[in-house]
Amino acid sequence: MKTIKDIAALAEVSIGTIDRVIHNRPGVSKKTKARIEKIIKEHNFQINKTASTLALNKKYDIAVLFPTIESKSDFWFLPKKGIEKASEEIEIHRTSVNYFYYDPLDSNSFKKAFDRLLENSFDAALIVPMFLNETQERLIQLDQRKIPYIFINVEVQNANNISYIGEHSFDSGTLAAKLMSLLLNDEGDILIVKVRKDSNHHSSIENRVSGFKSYFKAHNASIKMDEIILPNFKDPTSVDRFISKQLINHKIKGLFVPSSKVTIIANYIEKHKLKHLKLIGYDLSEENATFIENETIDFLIDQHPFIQGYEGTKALFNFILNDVVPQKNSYLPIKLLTKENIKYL
Amino acid sequence: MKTIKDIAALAEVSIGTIDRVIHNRPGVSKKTKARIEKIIKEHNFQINKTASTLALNKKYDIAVLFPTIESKSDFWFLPKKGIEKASEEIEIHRTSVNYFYYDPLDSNSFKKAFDRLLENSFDAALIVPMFLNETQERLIQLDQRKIPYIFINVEVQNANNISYIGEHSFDSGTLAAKLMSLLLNDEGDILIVKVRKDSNHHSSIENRVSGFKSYFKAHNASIKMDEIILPNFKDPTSVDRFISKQLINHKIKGLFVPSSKVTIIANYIEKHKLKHLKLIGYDLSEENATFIENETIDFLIDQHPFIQGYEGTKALFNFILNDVVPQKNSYLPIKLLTKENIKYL
DNA sequence: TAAATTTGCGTGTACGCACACGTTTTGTGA
DNA sequence: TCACAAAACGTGTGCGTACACGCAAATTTA
Repeated sequence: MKTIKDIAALAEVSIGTIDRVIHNRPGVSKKTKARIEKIIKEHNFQINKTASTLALNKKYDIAVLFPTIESKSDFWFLPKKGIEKASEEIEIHRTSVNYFYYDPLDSNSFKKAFDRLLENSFDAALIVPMFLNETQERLIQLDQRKIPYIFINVEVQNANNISYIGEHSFDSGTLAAKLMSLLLNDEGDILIVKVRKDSNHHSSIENRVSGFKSYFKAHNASIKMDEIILPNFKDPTSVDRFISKQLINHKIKGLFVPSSKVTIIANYIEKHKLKHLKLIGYDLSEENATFIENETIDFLIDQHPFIQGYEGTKALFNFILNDVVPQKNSYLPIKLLTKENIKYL
Repeated sequence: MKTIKDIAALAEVSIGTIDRVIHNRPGVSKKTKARIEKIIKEHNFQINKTASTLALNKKYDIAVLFPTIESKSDFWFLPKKGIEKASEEIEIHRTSVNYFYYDPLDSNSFKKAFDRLLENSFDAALIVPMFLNETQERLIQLDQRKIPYIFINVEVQNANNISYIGEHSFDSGTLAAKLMSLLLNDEGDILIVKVRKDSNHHSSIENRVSGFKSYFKAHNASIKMDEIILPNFKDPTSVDRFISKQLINHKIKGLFVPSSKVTIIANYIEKHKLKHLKLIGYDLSEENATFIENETIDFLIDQHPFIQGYEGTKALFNFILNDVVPQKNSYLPIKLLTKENIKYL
């Protein structure tokens, strides 16, 4: 591999001139510039990135806007781990990662965290944009400051993010429906259980439900489907009573929970010994894993949480340091978890 | 982040001494060594990898032992792409990748390629060990030369590879069985179609079959299963006649093909308009994709071919350049392809 | 035509580390 | 106490690039 010095010798100029040509800086006559560019092409010279970064000796900062994590079973635990892994890898390249946390249930907390983030100086941002309006208002500042940003897990339409990394919610719902259809062998009613009424934020759950319904609309329009919202999901007794009331309809054979809160339903099923009911939900947690293993939950759809954090961080790093432009929409493949494959994380 | 110079100042010695301590070279008194190590820990100093590699100015070579590729629809096309992607990324770090090709059906060709590889000098090796005995005989040399190596796609037991990246064949067979069981709703016979008699090599196919059978043994021992080997699978007419003979048994409702050659069966089914037959196979190719989309094939199990190549190469790179030790067994998650999710590669 | 600019290019230093080599300090034996 | 070797430590140069600075030649201006 040739170095700048080699090229300089070949072109019979100094390395300074080569440097100017490479970086398109002024101070070189058209003639010599053309000559040098030709030589560069011929020898397909590439600058040594190692030496380059050393000479630049810049330090980079990546700001991360992220939900607080309460325990290991929290959904956000794994994306965080992914960010940390990437963070370790890029640390030796003088790149640091700074977190700004918010309560994922509180839009005010989100706003405050975002504003705190904006007060700082950084070179790129990784964002979980749980609240759409609040996000969009603040993206303007990032755009003005020409700071690149990537969304993970939640998609924002019409934004200038360099990438989105996460699932395609609608289509994951469709797959869930296909599996449910197989499980039920096209007999029995279906109950869709949501955990709280979704505001405009976090509409991926609504997308999952839409995908689920659309499959049956196309393949089996006659099947009956109910959709409920658990009031006060944190109170076990009220949850218990509420679900029991719903299941008075003895035709219900399948349940679809479009979120990680499938745990609640699985607990209910186990307690009341209703294992004949088919259950599909989302996301791997320790609790969910045991339910998969004893087949209380039939399928879990996994969002690749770790990869979201890892790839998001790495993509930003590669963008600011190596000028690698990522794909705009990186929809992760839909991963199915069952008793058989759950061992492989 | 502190530099060697900073540490030297703190310890009131020269950078030379710090350098000796860091690399555990002789020439430093026990006392000062201890003092310096303490300071290094306190300030949790890490050497700047960029400067280090620049100073070392080493070039690295990764040797790849790989099957020849005949067309884009070849299974090995994507793993190769993965290697190439990784190769591009690490090229600017003065690391090159050299291929040694062999015919995946010919053990002699494998031996020759491996021997050619061993004649060269290189720093790490990525190996698709299609032939087990021939591999094991030659690993000794790599071990002696202390060259790290990684297997992809095919696992070798009791070897000193730093990692294996690929599927867990047995368990992928189990998942296939679970899906088949759902598709058939536990009615009808099953036909397992292999494409050639497997010698000891490439036993992942045998593992898939074992996994498949073991599921039914545990869940539905009464189901009937036949296992056939297509003679001369490259001749369409003889294949056609052979399969027709098998399907005289009208109870057969499901077919399992434990390899990418599921295409052959899909073609048959389409030609003879037997779409009611359930079909599960392996690996995504252009042809298979169309069969998934028109639902001739119900499920494909994907081996993450691209990732195998990409991660294998990257892991070697990180091992030799950044001292990152990979997981010994990196079983990739089992990915299911259906009409619904095939868009996301 | 001399002076004032502008253009075109070369030089030197810094980035942080690795390592060969040179210099100083310490310890040992006579 | 001195000589002398071995141990302990310091210095200098190079890795390939970036960039500020400076100088000479070419061009413009008076």
